[in-house]
Amino acid sequence: MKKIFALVDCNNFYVSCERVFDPSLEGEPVIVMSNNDGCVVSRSNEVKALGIKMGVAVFEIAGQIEKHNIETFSSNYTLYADMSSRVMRTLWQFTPNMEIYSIDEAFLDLGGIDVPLGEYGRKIQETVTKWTGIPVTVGIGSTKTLAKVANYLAKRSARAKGVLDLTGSVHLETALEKTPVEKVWGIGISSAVKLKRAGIENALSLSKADSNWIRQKFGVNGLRTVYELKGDCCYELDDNPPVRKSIVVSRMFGRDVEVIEELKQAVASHVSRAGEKLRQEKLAAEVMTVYVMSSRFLKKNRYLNYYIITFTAATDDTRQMLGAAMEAVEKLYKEGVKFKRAGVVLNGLVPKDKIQLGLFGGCDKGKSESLMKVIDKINSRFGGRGLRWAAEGFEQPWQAKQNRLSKKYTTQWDELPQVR
DNA sequence: TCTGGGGTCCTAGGACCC
DNA sequence: TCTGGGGTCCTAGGACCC
Repeated sequence: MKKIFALVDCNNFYVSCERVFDPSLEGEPVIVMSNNDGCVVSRSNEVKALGIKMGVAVFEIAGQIEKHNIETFSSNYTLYADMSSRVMRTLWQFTPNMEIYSIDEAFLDLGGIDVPLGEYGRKIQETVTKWTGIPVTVGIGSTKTLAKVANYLAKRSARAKGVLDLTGSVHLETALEKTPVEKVWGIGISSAVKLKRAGIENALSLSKADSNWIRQKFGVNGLRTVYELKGDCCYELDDNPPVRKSIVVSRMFGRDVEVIEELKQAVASHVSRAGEKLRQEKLAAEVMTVYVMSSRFLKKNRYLNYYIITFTAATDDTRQMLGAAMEAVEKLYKEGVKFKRAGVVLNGLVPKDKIQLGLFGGCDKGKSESLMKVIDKINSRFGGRGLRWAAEGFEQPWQAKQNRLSKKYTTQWDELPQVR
């Protein structure tokens, strides 16, 4: 049977989430900022029309924000994650096989659907918007890469109104021709530069490029992209994503950190968060890397240092990770450095129930487990950081900026939206 | 003054071995 | 006049994604 993929993508997802709970933002220019209120990570169409690019620093567009009265929001990840799961739950109505590809995108297997695909796509679009308030675009193609192309064009075509089916379409070549090569899934900035230098400007000419040359210049993934554009499926729907390989918690500081006590607090709170994620997914880590760095924009005296800890047995015990991390900071700290970021990476992740016991220790396993369980339960019940480790500090003056944070409308009893 | 966070995979090159 | 070759494993860095 011929394969059919739909890519459903939420429009301006973070901005759309904010609009659901504040409809007065409809039609107004809105941006959502990254952590530390640093960069633009989501823009409404009105903001895109002003020529404000994805990822620019907020301070660089301060003038435009003022001039055009742009509403700004800090990232409210709790809200977005909850809205995402509502969207995904809705999408499950339309297919037995779905791959949740990111917080705002999913690939749906539409093989075997016996109504016209365009109509079906429209139905998906209308239902998601009606049930969740989030507007979405649906692109349909015979490979994932072509579904992406369809989605890209559906967003830009007035006639498509957010739904485009390219399967068996006589317009496929025209569609590929209208797609700039840098918009093709898998072609990033550096490949795009190389391709254009070779005269390949759009998806159509990429699909006709010489395989040997592509393989040599862009590796196996480049070749797969070309095949996919031709309609040869290289990427299957992955509806059972593999267990992840790493957990990263890293943040910039709201201001420079120069004393070791504050650096330790920041690392401790990252470790604490990483431990929560670990236990949430029923994993344990064999290796932990702690790193600290100055601003990466410094011209000189840039500083980056990391320290790798290998545990004698995989662990999910925050206390054990904290102890090791605090020693690491002692080794990484350097007087006179203006630290701007710290991070914790967990690797060697194994399912919790398959931990290889170390030769030493491990005798209070039961105690550790119940302690972690209680802490996680209290924190999830009261929405966040009700219980903190002493090492995380109390004032936390280094915390990232979040000056424009909206409420946790859907996950926090005392922040529910009110109807008057 | 101010510049995100969290992932995956591939490749090239060095170390080492026979 | 002369330089081996090929395999494996590891790691750092690059590229890409959202």
